[in-house]
Amino acid sequence: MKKENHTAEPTKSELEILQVLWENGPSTVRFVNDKLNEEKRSVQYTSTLKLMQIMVEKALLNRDESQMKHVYSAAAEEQQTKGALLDRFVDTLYKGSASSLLMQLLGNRKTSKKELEEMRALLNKIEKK
Amino acid sequence: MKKENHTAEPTKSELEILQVLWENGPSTVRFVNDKLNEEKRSVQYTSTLKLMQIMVEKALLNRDESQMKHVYSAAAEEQQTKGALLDRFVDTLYKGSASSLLMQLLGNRKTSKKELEEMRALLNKIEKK
DNA sequence: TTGTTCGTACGAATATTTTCCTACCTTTAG
DNA sequence: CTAAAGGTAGGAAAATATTCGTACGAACAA
Repeated sequence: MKKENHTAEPTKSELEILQVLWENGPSTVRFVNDKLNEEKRSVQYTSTLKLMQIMVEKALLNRDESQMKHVYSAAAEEQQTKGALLDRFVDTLYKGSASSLLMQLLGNRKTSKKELEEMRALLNKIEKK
Repeated sequence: MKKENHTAEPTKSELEILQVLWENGPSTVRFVNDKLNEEKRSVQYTSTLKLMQIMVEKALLNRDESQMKHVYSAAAEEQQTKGALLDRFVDTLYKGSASSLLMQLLGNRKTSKKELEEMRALLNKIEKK
């Protein structure tokens, strides 16, 4: 039997669905599917439906069946889920070192002055606490 | 036919192999397999062999066949590959905003004073340029 | 009432990733 | 020379992730 791990990680496609739900709140399959087709990739309605059903089984989504058009919502907060993904990412690639990751990030892409200031402000805020 | 995309992204398992090679330099399958079993997970020799062969096809690895024990090495630099992964990560989850990612990172885990200082130094260095 | 539209359920086909079995060759210890 | 150890190649199986066809019920317009 498959364990219903509370840390079940969303797959790539599942993440796309989660993002639609985080951004737009509880939604029907129709709505999510339309968004995916608009913003991401071409996919059949029943494919999206199926995936969202699976995600309910995995407890990634909640489903309100009180209406004929079921309404789905993300089971976990955006911050929490993304945070877990980020943690795993930094652990895997940067041995858990936030500064290593930041160094890579700053070196890689041209970061705007505004972004840099925001980051500096963040550091200040944290360090004061 | 499958395109040999120069941006072919390593899968999870492939990434583990790359990490061994980045850390230890060009190595035989035997060496990589031993490392994986020590540090990661139990896996048969031929499984690692097969995966590394596939990675050569995908141009993720180079292979020196001049000896009977072939010697494999990562085709791309660690920084470059990780950078590409990081870019995709921040684009996907944080709409490309480095400061959003940093905010999450700082909020998520208790970051040491040392790390914070390193990050501040990084920002200074970048901003001076 | 009837047929068209829109919804869910579910099995199965595909695609991808991962694992390992088998065959066979080379090296080496005895 | 022979057997054991250790190497590569390649196909197939297994596990996972993704897509979609088909069946069928409910809502609704004509």
